[in-house]
Amino acid sequence: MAPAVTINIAETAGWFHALSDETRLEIIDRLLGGERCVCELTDALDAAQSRLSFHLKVLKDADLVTDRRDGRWIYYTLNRDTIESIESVLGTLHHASRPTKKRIACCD
Amino acid sequence: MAPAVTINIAETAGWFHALSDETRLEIIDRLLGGERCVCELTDALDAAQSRLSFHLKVLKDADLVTDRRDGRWIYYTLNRDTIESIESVLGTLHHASRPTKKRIACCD
DNA sequence: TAAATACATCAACATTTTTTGTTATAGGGA
DNA sequence: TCCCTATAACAAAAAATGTTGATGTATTTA
Repeated sequence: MAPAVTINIAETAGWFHALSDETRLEIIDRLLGGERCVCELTDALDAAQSRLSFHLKVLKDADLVTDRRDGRWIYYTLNRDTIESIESVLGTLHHASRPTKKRIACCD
Repeated sequence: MAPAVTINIAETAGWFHALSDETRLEIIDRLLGGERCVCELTDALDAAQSRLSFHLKVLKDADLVTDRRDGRWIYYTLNRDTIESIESVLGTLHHASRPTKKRIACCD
C-alpha cells in the first residue's frame, strides 16, 4: 500500500491533542473575545491558577496561543496563524482525491 | 466576562480527541486513498490487529469513519461529512470577531 | 528593602488511555 | 459439517494525562 505523506502526523497530532480538552477549549472560547490575563480566566472558568497555568502551557507549546507580559500581568492571545494551519490540514483531509474505484483485492 | 457560547465544547473535544493520536492519524492518512480493510491497515502500520481494532472503534465512535462488511472483510472509509463539521468549528475560531481594542482593566 | 501580587513550576496522586494477549464470532471454502 | 481467516471483544498491564497543593520567581508598591 502506498505510504502516506499527505500530512505531518506528529505536528497534527500535537495540535489536535491541545484542542482535545474541554478546559482548553473553554480557554480558547474566551480568547475569541480578545486577549485575557490568567486571572480573568481563572475567574471565568472557576479553576485553580495552577490548573489554568498547566493548560495555558499546553496551548502555548502547541503554538495555539501567544503571551505577552505587561507589568505583573501576562496576557494570552489566540494565534490565528496556527488555527489557519489546522484548517488547511482538515481541508486536505476533506478534499483529498477520492478513490476512483472500489477495492479490487485485499489481503493476499 | 461574557460567557462563551460559540462552540459546542464537549462535541468538539470529542472530535479533536479522536484526531489527537498518531496511530489514528496514520489510519486516516491511509483512508485518504479510499476505503481499506483492517488487514491492509495492520500491514501498512505494522500494528497488532487488536490495537487497530481499538483505534478504529475510536474513530468510528467519533463518526470520523464508517465501515461496511463484504464477506469476511470489513472496509473502513473516511466520513467526509464529519470532517466538514470540524472544519466549520475551526472556521468559527478563525473568523470570530477580533477584539476592537486592547484590554482596559484586569483583576480589580 | 520588605510585602504583596500574578503567574510558573514541581511532585504526588488519581484517573484515563493505550497496548498487548487472549478468547469469541461470523463468513467462506473443502 | 469442519476448519481457516478476518475482525470484534474482553481483561490485565503499561503509559499518559489532569488535578491539587506547595514552592519559586518576577514585578510593583509601600
